[in-house]
Amino acid sequence: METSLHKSESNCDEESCGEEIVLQVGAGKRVQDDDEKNLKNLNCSNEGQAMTKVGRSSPHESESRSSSSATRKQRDIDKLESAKAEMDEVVEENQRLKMCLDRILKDYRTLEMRYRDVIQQEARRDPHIVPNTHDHDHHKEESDELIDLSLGISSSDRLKDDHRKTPRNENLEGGDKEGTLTLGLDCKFEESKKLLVEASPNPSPENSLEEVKEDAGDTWPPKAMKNVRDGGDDEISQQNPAKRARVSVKIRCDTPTMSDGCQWRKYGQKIAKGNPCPRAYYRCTVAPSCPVRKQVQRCAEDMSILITTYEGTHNHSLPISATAMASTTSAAAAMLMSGSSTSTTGPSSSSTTSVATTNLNGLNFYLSDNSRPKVPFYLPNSSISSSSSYPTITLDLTSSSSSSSSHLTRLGNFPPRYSATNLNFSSLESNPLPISWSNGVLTYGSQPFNKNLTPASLSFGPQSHETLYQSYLQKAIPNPSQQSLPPDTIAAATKAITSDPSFQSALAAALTSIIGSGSSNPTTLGNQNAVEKSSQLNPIKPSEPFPILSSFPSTSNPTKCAPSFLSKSSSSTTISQPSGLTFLSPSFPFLNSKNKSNSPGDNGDHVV
DNA sequence: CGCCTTTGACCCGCGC
DNA sequence: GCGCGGGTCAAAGGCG
Repeated sequence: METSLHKSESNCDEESCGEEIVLQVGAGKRVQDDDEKNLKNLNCSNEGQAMTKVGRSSPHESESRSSSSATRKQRDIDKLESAKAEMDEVVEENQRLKMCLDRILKDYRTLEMRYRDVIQQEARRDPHIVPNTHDHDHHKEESDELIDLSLGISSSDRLKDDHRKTPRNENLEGGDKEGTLTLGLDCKFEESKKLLVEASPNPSPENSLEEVKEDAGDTWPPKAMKNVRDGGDDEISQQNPAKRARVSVKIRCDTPTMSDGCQWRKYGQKIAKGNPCPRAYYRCTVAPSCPVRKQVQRCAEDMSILITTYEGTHNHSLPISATAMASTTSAAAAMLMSGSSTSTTGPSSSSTTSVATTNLNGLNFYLSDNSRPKVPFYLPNSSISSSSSYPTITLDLTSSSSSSSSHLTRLGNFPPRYSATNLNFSSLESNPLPISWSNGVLTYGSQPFNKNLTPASLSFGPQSHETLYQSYLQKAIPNPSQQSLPPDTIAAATKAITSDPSFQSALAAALTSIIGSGSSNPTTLGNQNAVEKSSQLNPIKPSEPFPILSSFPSTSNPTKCAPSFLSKSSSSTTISQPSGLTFLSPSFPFLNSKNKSNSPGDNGDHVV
C-alpha cells in the first residue's frame, strides 16, 4: 500500500502523470482508509496491551510500571502522530492526483472536441460514414475494411454497459458519465456476413455481433437444453441453436490453470472421448446468476497445453483482472458470430468458402462448417470450429513459429481483417495503461468492464497523450478544420498513426513500462495479489502432481504460466504470436496461474 | 459452518 | 430404438 502510494506519487510528479491516474486516486483513497483503520487498530491494540499488562503486573512493580507506562504512552503518541502524518501525506497525494486527473480530463475534452470536428467534417463529406466509431453493430452496411480510429465518447452500446454506471465509475470520471475515452480501431466487414450466411445452416439476420452479445448473455444451460428442461420459450435459440459461440484459449501452461480473474466453481468433471485428461466444468460464481461457464481440459496431444473454453457473457461487473479474458472471449466470440473471415492464413486456407479463416494479427483462426472434421480443440493452429451446436473459436496461444519474430510494433501493421485479438492492458488493477482490443476495437481504458477510463491512460512515456495523438492526427489530417478531407480520412489517420514507427516505438515504450511495472514492480503485484489474494490460499496439493486448473488467478509469478511465446528482450517482455501478434504479459493476466484447485488433469497421471 | 470439490447418476442430442 | 458421448445435477465429503 505504501509502495503504491509512492509509486503514484512519483508518477504524478512526472510529466506523464497520466498513468492510470484514476486508479491511483482510488489507491490513495484506500491508503487513507486503511490508515484510518490501522490507526483505530493501533489504539485498540495499545489499550489492550496496556490493560493486559496492568492486570498481570504485581504491586511491587507499580513504580517501574508507571514509568514504563509513560514510555509506552509516549511511543503510542509517536505512532499516532506518525500515522497522522502519513494520513496527511495521503490526503495531499489525493489532492495532487485529483489535480492531475482534472488536467487530463481537460486535455481529453480538448482532444475530443478536435476529434469531433474531424468526424463531423468527414460526415458532411460522406454521410455513409457513421461518426460514432464505437458502433459495433455489424448489421450496418459499412464500407469494406473500414478502420475507425476513434478517440471519444463511447456509443450507446457501451452505454448499455451497466458497469459504467457503478458509483466508482462515476466518481472516477468526475461525474462525466460519458467520458469513455477510447481509441478504437474498428474493422467492419461485409464479407463476414456473407460468410456467416454461407456457413450457417440456418442463416438469419441474428448473426451479428449484437446477437452474439445478447445470446451470450443468456443464462446457462445452453438454450437448446434449457428449452427442453425448463420448457423455455426462447424462440431465438430454437431457431438458431447453433449460435452460441464458444471461445477456447489454448495456452501452454504447466501450472494449474491460466487465470482469467474470475471466480469459478467446479460443477462437473467428465472424461471426454479421445482425451485421457478429464474435462472440468466450471461456472462463474462472481454473480449467482452469471451464465458464464468454462471448460478446462488438457490437450491430449500435449499435456502442457491447457485448453479453456468459455461460453457466455458475464452479467456482472468483473474484477479488473478478469476483464482481459472477458473482453478477449467476447471479442473472439463476436468475431466468430460475425463470421469474419477471408484471410487465408489459417490452416484451412485451401478450403471452400464455407471455411472462414481469420488471422487475428497472428492468431490464426478458421471458421469451419459442420462438414469439417469435428476437432474443435486440437487443431495445430488456432481455429474456429463450428461444432454441431456451438461454434467455437480457439485462440491458440501456444505456437511459437518463426513468424513470431515480430513484436509489438506489429500493432501498426494491421492485417487486412481483424487485426488482433484482444489486447487488454487494463486487466491489472495497477496497470497504468489500459489498452484493450475488444471487438476489433483498440480501446484505451474504456473496455466494457474497465472503470478506470481516463485520458490519463493515453500517456506514452514522456510524451503526453495529447501531444502524441495530435501529432499523429495532424500528420494524417494536417488541418482538420480547414483541409478538405479525403473520404478515407479516418482510415488514413489510423494507418498513419499505427504505421508510424514513432507511434509504434512510443507504444512499445509505454507497454514496456507496463511490463516493467507488471513484472517487477512490487506495487503491481501487491495490488494484484490483494485483489486475488484468495487465489493463493490454496497451494498445489502434494497429492496432485499435475494440477492444471484454477478458478481464480494468481499473479505472484506472472511468468509462471508463460507460454512459449513469452519472451523477454532487453527492452521489453513480449508474448509473441505465430504470425506476428505480440502480447505483453499484462495483456493476458490469465496467463498467470493459480496454485489452487484441482484440474481435469490432476489425476496424477500426467507429468509435464 | 459454509464453501468448494468430487463423483456417480441423470438427461439430452446425435448417429447408427 | 439403442448406445454413446457431452453436459449438468446433486449428494457426499473435505477443507479452512
